[in-house]
Amino acid sequence: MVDKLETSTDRRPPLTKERVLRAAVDLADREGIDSLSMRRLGQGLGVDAMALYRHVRNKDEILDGIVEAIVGEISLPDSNGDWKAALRAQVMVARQVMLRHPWAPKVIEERPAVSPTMLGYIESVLAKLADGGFSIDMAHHAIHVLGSRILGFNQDLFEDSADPAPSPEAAAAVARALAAYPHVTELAQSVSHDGVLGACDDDFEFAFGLDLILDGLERRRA
Amino acid sequence: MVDKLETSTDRRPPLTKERVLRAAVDLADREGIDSLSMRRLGQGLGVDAMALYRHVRNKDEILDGIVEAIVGEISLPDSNGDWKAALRAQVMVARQVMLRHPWAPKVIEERPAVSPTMLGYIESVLAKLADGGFSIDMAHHAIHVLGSRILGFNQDLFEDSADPAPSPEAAAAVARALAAYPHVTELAQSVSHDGVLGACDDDFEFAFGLDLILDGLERRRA
DNA sequence: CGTCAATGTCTACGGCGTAGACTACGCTGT
DNA sequence: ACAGCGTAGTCTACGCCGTAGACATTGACG
Repeated sequence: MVDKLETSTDRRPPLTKERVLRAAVDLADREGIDSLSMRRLGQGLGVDAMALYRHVRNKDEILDGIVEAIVGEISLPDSNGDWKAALRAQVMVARQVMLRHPWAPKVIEERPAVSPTMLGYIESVLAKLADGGFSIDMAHHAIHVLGSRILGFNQDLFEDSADPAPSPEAAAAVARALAAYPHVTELAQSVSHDGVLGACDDDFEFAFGLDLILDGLERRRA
Repeated sequence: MVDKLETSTDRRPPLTKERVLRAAVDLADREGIDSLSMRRLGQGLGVDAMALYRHVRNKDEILDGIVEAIVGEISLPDSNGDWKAALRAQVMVARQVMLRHPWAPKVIEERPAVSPTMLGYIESVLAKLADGGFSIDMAHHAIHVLGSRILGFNQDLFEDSADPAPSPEAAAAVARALAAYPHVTELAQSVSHDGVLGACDDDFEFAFGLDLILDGLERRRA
């Protein structure tokens, strides 16, 4: 019977908050944030859903925890002299992390908890701005202007959607609807011309926007 | 018995998609978007939850519908000559609408449906950019850079939270935690000095960011 | 060996979106 | 006038969700 107990219980390590959070991040990465329920998460750990509550106060603590975890993934390279290049590089590092965890923006937005790790990240950004000679007030404004871009994502108004195969009739309907909006039509055509149909280069757009903002900040630094 | 029927049934108009959507907007305005459930909504209309499904395919259609409704609230003033002033004014009009419906950003972000009304709004923005001499490509970039700011909201990384009365111990804990982050500390102190403690002037920050971006776009127009 | 704290299980509650059957009503064609 | 039908609303039920609370198991320590 000892054997039986070992196979059924001792086989898995005894479940920590860390293990729970790691499993939560994995689950969200693999199946999307909406699949992250207490029951599914427990199941993935070979455990009853309620067992999780021994290690975590409630689901919100899990959400805060996984945000904390991935913000912690952002490495903080020590900056060279150029504040703008340093800040740009920092944001790009963050962006790589966020691209690995597509659910992060949504969770971060709806759970604006300031964790130590997040404070550390903000600190590194503010340090770079201070390095560049920005006053506190200007740095404050910079944080606002950059918004969530500081963490490597901008909330585009339209997702790239990636409709795999829009039916001909749907396309026709869209075309008919677009007739009333000449500029929108022109833009849509222009976008579909270069690159894959309907998709725009997110990396380019992100960098474009980031540089525009950084330039604007530099100009207002005075 | 005819009287009885009248009082129980005929007293309320017969429920339209429009009435449903109007009630949904009201409910979300009054009690928050999380309170907008089919049961609560039906209740507010004096009707069973399932009755709503006669007028609406599913809840997503309600969400799309209320977004459509409030985007429709944004008036499109005809622009004078100055593209920048016109675009700025347009965005500010949108902002007023969004401030009336604080739930809108969240819903818009998670349901990126392009409704006719939304197309109309984008069209008006693109028209102003075209007026200003922007090429299609630059206008495209502009849409991306502005992101949701085009509709009058920027997603700030930290909500103003408005903790009504932070306990002394909590404040002390925060202060202790902040010790490791000098720049963050300095910024926090600077912010709490002017204006109410911990709150920053959202209107100012929004305008600051918008103008910065518009200036940057103008400079890159060439 | 007995006790205790820790860890996981089980059951249950109220809420959610919604499928599907049923009811009550007014309109229409004969 | 009356049968038939479409339309609007109700009712019940299903499978999810987060989580409260009682219970079972276990390993450590006196």
